[in-house]
Amino acid sequence: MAKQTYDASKYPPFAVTADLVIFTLREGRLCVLLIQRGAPPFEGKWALPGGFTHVDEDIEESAYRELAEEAGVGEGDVVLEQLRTYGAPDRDPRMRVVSVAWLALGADLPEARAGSDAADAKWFAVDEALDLDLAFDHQQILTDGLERARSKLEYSTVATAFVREPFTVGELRAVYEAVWGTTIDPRNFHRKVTTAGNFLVETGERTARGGGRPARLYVKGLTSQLHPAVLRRG
Amino acid sequence: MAKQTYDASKYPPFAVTADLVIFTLREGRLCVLLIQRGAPPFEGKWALPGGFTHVDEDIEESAYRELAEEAGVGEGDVVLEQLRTYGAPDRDPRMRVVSVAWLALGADLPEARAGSDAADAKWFAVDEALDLDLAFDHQQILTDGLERARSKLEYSTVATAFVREPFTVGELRAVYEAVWGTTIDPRNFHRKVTTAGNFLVETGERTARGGGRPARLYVKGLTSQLHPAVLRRG
DNA sequence: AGAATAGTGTCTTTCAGACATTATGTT
DNA sequence: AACATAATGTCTGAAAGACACTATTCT
Repeated sequence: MAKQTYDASKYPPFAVTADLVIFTLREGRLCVLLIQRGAPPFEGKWALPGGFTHVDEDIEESAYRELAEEAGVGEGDVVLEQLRTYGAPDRDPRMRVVSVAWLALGADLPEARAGSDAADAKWFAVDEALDLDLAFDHQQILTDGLERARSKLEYSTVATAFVREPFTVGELRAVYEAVWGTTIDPRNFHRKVTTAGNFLVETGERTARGGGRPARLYVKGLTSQLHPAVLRRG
Repeated sequence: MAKQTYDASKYPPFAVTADLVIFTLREGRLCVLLIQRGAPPFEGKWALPGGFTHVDEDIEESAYRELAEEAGVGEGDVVLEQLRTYGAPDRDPRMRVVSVAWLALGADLPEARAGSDAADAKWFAVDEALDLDLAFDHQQILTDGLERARSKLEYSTVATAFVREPFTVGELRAVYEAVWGTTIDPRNFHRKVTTAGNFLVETGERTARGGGRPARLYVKGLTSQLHPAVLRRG
């Protein structure tokens, strides 16, 4: 077949989708955006937001487009990273679909509103979402996204994606506690994040949100790698 | 469009490929398998092995199939993990192709032989491969695969995928040195890997390959997570 | 004997976890 | 004054890097 004219019809057709695991903090809890399907398959079930990638569109571009369409979230509002691709032959009963899943992390994202194909859209606390019977293989994708987010907090500075600048060390700690589902010693945490290289930059300002002594305010530092890491376990 | 019969033709057709970054050690150097393209596009250029995913095939299954077809490597011979998906609209001049890239790590893999569409197939030392002008976006994929392999050595026990059992601590250290492109203090390395939880299991045997005191032989332990990690940088 | 590699031990520094104490605001 | 949260400090143990030294083979 070498040197022969290329025949695209010989190659099997797939549809490609972008599915989104969008995490944000709402009232101190880690939440994920789910949409209720308004059409078959899985009509009425909750699912991750997402949709078909257009044929002339970069896969990352399609993720940002779905983010805007289904969550009302712009590029500057989140940190987006590719999670993994899911491609079991029977994962969508309609046809052969390969889904590129993305992880999006944002601070205080807007209230959900149902988009085009959705009957409803809602932020769920992640523990509740994991108990739902989600459409397609979205349970697996959500689980993978949660684990990715949890481990990224250890070795990277993405935790700052969950808070608005400027922020306090206490607010940052609340991020770690919500994502990991643990409590953290405030004193050791304070020491670790303020001594880690280029994680936080002091603004010089202070604030008193809530009762106690006013906290220093910080903005994100330059690094995306966290050194030393802030580890979960022992 | 809800409740209406589903029309697959409305969704854009993509081809999906599995591209492979296959690493092994040959003569103490980290090597990657490349094939020389025997047909357009990029005819004559070196590329990562790979091929089209069949429409009835799981994407992971297609990676294993390409591994067998293009490298003569069976499922048991390598550790395979999904790397990332590449989907720029113009990455393949023939048509819209989304490539799911995989990282495969194996011990002492067989000499390469040209497969169906390939003019040639060869193991390249990774530093040489990075200097070639590879087809498609394979330069990027190779770079990403190398970085993934390097960082996985820190936090997981996959280094053992590069050696045959039973192996010595010295052989394992050679893996780290080859993949990281650094030298490591043999004494500190020995202490770290032998005290890390469930990384290595002593067989009780010893061997003397080459001059020097005979080394203890080990097999892989049960863990895939390495604790504490074996870090690259200070 | 000498070379080569394996394996143990020691010292110092860094960092993690536990927890006391002081600082500074609000009610 | 009581309370709450911020920030600093202290102690202990784990682990890293540097490197001396011993062990056991081959040539």
